[in-house]
Amino acid sequence: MDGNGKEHQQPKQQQPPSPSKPLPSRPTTITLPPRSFTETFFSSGPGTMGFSPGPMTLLSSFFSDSDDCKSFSQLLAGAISSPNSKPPDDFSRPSNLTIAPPAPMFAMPLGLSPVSLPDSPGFGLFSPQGFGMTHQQALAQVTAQAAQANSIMHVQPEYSTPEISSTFTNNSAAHQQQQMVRSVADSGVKIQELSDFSQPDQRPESSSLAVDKPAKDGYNWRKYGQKHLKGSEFPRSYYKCTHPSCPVKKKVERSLDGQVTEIIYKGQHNHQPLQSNKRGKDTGGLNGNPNSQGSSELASRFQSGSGNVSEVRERKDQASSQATPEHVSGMSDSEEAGGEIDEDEPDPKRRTTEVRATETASSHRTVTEPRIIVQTTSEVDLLDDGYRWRKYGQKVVKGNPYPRWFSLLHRL
DNA sequence: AGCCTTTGACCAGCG
DNA sequence: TCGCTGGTCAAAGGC
Repeated sequence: MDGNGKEHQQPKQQQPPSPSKPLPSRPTTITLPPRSFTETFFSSGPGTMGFSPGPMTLLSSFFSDSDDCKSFSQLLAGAISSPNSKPPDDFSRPSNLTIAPPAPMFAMPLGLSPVSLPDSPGFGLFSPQGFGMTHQQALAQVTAQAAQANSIMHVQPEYSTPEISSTFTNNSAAHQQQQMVRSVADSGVKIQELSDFSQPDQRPESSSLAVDKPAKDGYNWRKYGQKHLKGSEFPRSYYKCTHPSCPVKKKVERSLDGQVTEIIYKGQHNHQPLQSNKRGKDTGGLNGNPNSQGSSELASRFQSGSGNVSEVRERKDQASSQATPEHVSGMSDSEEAGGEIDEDEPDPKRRTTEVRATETASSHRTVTEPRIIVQTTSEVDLLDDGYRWRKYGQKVVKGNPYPRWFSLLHRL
């Protein structure tokens, strides 16, 4: 069939990292917990970012079937805008917080918003110029957002159940969030988002709309396989970009009710995204979306190569109740992220971008502590992020050779 | 007619 | 070496 020849060129590319390999530089991972969406956060921003669904919007596949459904961006929005950030509860938190030295991984307080950031060069993350930023710059911006959130929302030491605003479906906000994620991703920061929605009424209505279709991210995808992975209650579908010679693939996991639980993008598009008027059936999710144009932009970014995006993962995890730090990372940090780096990048120092959105697939889950985790490839990454962090916990994550530090951005 | 999905089989990596 | 597992192939059928 199509791409068969290419297919044979791909296998090696996707091989996981060899365990025998020396530990690659640690990828930066940001885990964004699902948080309540603060409307004001996004309504106050420029809102002209042109956010759009794209390769990074795994959400799109998850929610694209219905505009009413939350997108990854939206999840992210909720994740980063909530003042209810809560640190993992499975480790002790020092009563008197101290500024922690850079750590391979840290948790960020929620409440950051791209649109709430000052329109300064430093926040180029959300501007076109931001695409060229370095990983550290991106990281700094992410953290800056957290800081901003803190300054605005006064991060609360005590965490309460997040509330999802009805405006959570605000496209602009969602896109902004998405852009943030994308930008961060492009900069090489590995981002993970964990979204745990506990409110039954906030469940995406995609259940009934669930269609086994790839995300409307500006590209056409063709499903070439499906498999039920061991240990996973949901089947995983494999998609390829239909564009000739385009090596991009993505894996999509959907729950039984059709909700996307995880999307993993691999590779970079070597072509321009489809034009809105040329998109096929898959464009449905973008229809009527004023920001849909952004998908092309995002897609372009995705395929530009500058983003070093070898894998973007968005996940909606039904196991919200298990969203402990260990679960946040899900896999071994060094193992999974490092592998991606190796496979797509000759330079081991090149960071892999991974975006992972996790959300409980059940609408009856109880709230779990959402969090943002930034896993850096090196301590320097955090040292240079330009912000001060207060460590409130540390934990050795199974499978991860590096201790995970949990820090809160020092209030500005 | 062309493209897509489905699905069982096959392949390769890993323990 | 062998079994397990994830990923891919490719024929068949559908839209």
